[in-house]
Amino acid sequence: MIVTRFAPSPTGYLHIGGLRTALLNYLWARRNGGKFLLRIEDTDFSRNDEAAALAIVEAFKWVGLEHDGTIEYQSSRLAIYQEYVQKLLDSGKAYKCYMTREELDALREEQSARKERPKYDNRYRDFTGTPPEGREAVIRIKAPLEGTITVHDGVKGDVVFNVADILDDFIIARADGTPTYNFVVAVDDALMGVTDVIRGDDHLSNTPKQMVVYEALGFPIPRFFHVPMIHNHEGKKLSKRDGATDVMAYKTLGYTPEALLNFLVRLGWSHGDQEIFSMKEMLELFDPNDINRSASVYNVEKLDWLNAHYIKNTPNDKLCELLEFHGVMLVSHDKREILLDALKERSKTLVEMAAQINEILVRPEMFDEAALKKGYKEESPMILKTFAEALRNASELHLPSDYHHVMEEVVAKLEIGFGKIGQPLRIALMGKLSGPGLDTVMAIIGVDETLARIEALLNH
RNA sequence: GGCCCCAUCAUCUAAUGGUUAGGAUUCCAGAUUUUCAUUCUGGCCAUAGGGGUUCGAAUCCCCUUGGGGUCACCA
Repeated sequence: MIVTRFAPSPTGYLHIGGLRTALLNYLWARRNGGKFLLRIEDTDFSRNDEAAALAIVEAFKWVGLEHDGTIEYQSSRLAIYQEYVQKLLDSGKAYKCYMTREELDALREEQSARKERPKYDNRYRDFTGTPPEGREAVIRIKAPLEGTITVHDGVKGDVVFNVADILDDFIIARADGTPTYNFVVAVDDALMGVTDVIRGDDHLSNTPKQMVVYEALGFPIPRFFHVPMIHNHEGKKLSKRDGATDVMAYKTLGYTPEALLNFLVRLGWSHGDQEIFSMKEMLELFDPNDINRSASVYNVEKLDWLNAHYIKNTPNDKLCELLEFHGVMLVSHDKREILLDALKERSKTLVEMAAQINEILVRPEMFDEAALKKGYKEESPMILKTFAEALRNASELHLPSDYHHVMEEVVAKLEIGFGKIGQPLRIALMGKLSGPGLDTVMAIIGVDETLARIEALLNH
């Protein structure tokens, strides 16, 4: 059985990069009928908060991811960690170190002055004497002193680290007894039965340390997949400064979960020439062994394109529901279908769509100056009046085509081009020169409102 | 700085050692649309550089350059 996990630290929201790793873990677990676990890494429990976990679950819910089992909080597993620290102490694989912070700092300074790598000098590694008075000990693990550690990574291949270059007897429990990150990660992953660790490649250099813990405790080492980071346009790790990094912000901005997930899964992974992936397809096709080795840049244009695609292909009922979040209530609108059909083709985001709906539904308060200059000519009032008259005389105006017939009649009668009536009419209806087809707009707002808007322009 | 990772169009990516280096997004042009958008068609744009290996290299090896990550009693 494949067991994966997502293990964020509690920042208060779900980061877009975090969502990607969560998605990949989710896909891989689900594809194999395995489990996808959620763990909150709050060993720095001064700032532990369940609100942070809730924020993550909320974001999961929005995009449709679901974790298995209960959420594990590291802050509530302290007793477990202490137990395993003790095991290592008992077996002689870890030891107490009485060095003070000051001594440590001094040592590091000396070493860097000598241009050596700062590392612990193992002074208490085999200490058997009497501990110095009044000092709280930290617990250090006995790391190998020489040789190499090889991480067999499903993305990067075999990565060989020279122990002398990267390791020392690192601290697994602080002076106050709380365990440190690399220790708890290994313990938790092992205890939770995690078989496949899919995480950002910023963790690659931590992996040898975690492997030291696995080995000391006799735990089987999981499969690792270190996926490349998502970068911003400067080629740096994505951070808060790069605009929307909170997943829920994408909801506010009018993106659909389908578009967001589709976008994220294509960063560093592909399946031939395919661009559009439904959740079902992702579940069938995703394999972490196929992930690219290189970092990718986060570019919004493709997200926009995907989002437009998904909006176009969303059923109107669903669209109607989504639009409510953006302040547009259409449930009871009788021309809803015409309206949504017309606008879903031309919206990149739900926010944009909501705005366009309002532009149609709400009578324009003013007429764009440039538009008037360009499209409202001397003969325009006469044409509009003729058209208004034709509308009043027409009967059974319901569909866009009904209105189109009236426009055709007027154009034929006055022997003018479509543009002569189109431009002023568009200004009357929309207040500007762009927008959906006029026949569609009129069908949506109805004859009375159409006449009222024409009147408003004639009187302005 | 030590260690590790990475390198195909601007961007996301494809290419059993043999393709005219393919697709998508962006951009540009044309068509469609009374307008804008959509849609359709077409176009521009890439194997970082240098050495090898090979009949043949984007692909394998080495070097250079560039970029990123990581080096805590943070996670």
